[in-house]
Amino acid sequence: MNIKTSEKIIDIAQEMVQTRGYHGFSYRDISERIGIKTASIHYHYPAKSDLAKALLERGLDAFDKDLEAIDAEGGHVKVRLQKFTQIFLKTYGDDGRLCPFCMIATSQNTISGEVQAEVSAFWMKGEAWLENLLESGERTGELELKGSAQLLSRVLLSSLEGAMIVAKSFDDRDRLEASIGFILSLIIEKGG
Amino acid sequence: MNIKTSEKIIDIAQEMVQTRGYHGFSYRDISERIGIKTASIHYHYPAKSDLAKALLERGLDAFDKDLEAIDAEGGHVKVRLQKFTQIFLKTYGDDGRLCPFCMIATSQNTISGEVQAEVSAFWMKGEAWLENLLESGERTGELELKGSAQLLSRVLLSSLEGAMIVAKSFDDRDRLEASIGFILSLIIEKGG
DNA sequence: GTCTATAAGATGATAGAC
DNA sequence: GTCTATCATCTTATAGAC
Repeated sequence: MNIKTSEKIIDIAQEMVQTRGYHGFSYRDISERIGIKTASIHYHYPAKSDLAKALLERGLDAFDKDLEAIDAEGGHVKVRLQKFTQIFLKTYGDDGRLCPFCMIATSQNTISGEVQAEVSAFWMKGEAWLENLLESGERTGELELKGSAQLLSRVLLSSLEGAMIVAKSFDDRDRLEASIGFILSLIIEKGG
Repeated sequence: MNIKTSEKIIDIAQEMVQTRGYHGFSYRDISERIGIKTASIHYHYPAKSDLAKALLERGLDAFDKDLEAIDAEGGHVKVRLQKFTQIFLKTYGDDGRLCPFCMIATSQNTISGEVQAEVSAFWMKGEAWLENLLESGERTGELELKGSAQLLSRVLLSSLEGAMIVAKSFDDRDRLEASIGFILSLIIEKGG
């Protein structure tokens, strides 16, 4: 069974958001990659902002599912934390794709409030999930936090985003992996 | 005495790179803000990539001078570290300006190697300066590092970039200040 | 759902007058 | 150095046929 055109469009658009930024690609770029005309893309997503919103909504759903999967698997808090960071490594992939939410965030001043809301929702979801994990880790004694769970969560999430950007500048996935490992070591005090 | 037009152009362009991204503004936007025609801008910067390069070169010079000033002032390593982070707070300003190098970095796949080189130079300069500071801090006993100076430097610099982006999403300078303070606390183990 | 045709406006850029 | 004029191309978007 074939992938729906509307999904194919989002696939390409997402890749382009991740590698070129919101203003770094056009409907024409997508049409050439996918083999249909720009008018057909407008049928699925009338405005570019609709496309951006759809792409971020799908990304947020995927993020939710990734987090739920980690929760479902259980295991030590340390392991769950590491699995969280692996989401970002997976996003980066082999070709240096940055986080779509981070990319759109850098274009904040040029996008609609509706799209901005998707970006904020991503940060809030990630921070809340981390905060909850960190607090439970401290309660069970698996973790000894070096500061408030809230600050730790915020800094962890944003650090991952920053690490991805710099790693990409050097086209160096190893650097990203090393940075992530080190960020984790700064946060995880006590072994499980 | 008046500011040279070529500088005025860079001023506006830099602000727009910081708030809208490399592809988020045009020569027309600059011309309207500055009160000259686009052709005049092309006289000073024939191609947009020339403008980007000039703007980043100027930014790198300013960064160098900021670092030299910190070195010249001397003082405890902890204080110098804090002054380093204040450079990024200053960049963020009152209106949520992101780091121009970080902004261009997110457009890596769409820009020339010459411009990419300016971005890499910025990371390398910042990381090298931090690494040197951290190592000297450890030697003098002012600091007790939680890991290699290199990893610490890389993570510190990229964390600042990430923190700026997320803070901007929430239009929250206080969040940025709190994050930076916390990042420093994670790195600084022992008081001076 | 996809196409052709088309539109209005933006964009990066150049030639040549002043 | 700045202007007018002009350019080819790109960009987002719509109308209507198939």
